[in-house]
Amino acid sequence: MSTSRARPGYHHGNLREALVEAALELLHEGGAEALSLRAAARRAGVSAMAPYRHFADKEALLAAVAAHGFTLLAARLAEADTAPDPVDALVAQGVAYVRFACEDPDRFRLMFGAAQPAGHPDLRAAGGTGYAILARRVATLADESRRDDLTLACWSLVHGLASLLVDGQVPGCGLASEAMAERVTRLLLRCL
Amino acid sequence: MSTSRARPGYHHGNLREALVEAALELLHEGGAEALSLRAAARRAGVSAMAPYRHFADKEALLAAVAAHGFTLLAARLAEADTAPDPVDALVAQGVAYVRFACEDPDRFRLMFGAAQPAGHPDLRAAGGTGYAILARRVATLADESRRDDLTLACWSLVHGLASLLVDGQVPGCGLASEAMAERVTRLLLRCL
DNA sequence: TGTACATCAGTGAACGCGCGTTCACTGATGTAC
DNA sequence: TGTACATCAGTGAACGCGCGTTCACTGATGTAC
Repeated sequence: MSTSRARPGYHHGNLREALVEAALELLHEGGAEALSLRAAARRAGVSAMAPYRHFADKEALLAAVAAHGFTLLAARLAEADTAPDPVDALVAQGVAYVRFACEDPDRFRLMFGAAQPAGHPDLRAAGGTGYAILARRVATLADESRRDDLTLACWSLVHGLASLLVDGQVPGCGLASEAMAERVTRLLLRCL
Repeated sequence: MSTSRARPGYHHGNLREALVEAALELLHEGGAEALSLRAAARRAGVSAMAPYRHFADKEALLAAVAAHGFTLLAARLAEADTAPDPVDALVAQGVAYVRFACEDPDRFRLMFGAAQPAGHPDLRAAGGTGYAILARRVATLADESRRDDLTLACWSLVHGLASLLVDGQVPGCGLASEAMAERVTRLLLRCL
């Protein structure tokens, strides 16, 4: 069995990953409407039926794409969580969350909208990793009685800002979005 | 010209509203995928072509549905904003916002996801009404230097919570969702 | 008060499209002997 | 070291579907005279 990266023609080698990547590209270029099983197969240079060797149906591919996104998001949060001061670290996580969303709005929408986490365990797991990073940071800031509320509030705050920005509801988008993330997160953390 | 409610057969009388209502029903029953121009026409008891007398294309119908939703949301916020204490009133707005979202997740998603407010002025206007109600309440609580930040934070917070709940990301959904809205909103307002 | 006519609001058949998915298949791969 | 064969991972044609939208049309309405 060769799980190698070789692609000798007939047997692709890593079609599954190639399809997820193709799907992300389609999503980035044309939004959710442009993401079809056939289009992903086309882009991966493979017949329309080939994806069915790796995904039960279209929804399974979407779930894999979403899971990929959640894994990447978790990595970004972990990267951001480095400041010596715990408040700064938490704020940096918030900024990273919003940046991740704005960097590819359609990916962000797919992650939270398309596939329901229940029923896709790996999707749920990938999401849980990011949540854990946030919760761990919050735990260093708030006493136990307020931890859960603060964690939920932080997540809601940055998720809400990211969603509003991504959907064009907040006028001053673009570069200002990270500044907004910083300001509202700091405002919330004044409750400590 | 009869703008009356009569519906004497051939001429429907108020097809436009009927189509918006039909669209909302379809949305509620089967989600965004079930909302097609043809299905809305079918449900309104009219030929597939009739909607084109009232909407330029499918997107125009979606925008009208979204605008309808924003108008309703604004009414709910205004209704909720009655407590004598301004903090209580603001918290009640937050709870109403989350309740509105949970009451019909697909409507909520359509409002923020489907049609971009730019390019649909009435949609933008309907959204602005709700925002104004929130901003007015915040203005009674925060001094001018912090008003904008607090307004954005409030909106982001409840919008984020609503989105996470609606997308099944927060486990304890259902009845607990309004309690969550109350708790996180009160937590944020401790920053005052 | 009656009638001609412009306008409005609907009809219904037809189109082309890309989709998800089925089916039976075939070429490549790796392993047992 | 060589060969038979099960299994794996792809092919390619075909399906039925509902969609958005076009076209030319027709029935109802309201108004000017």
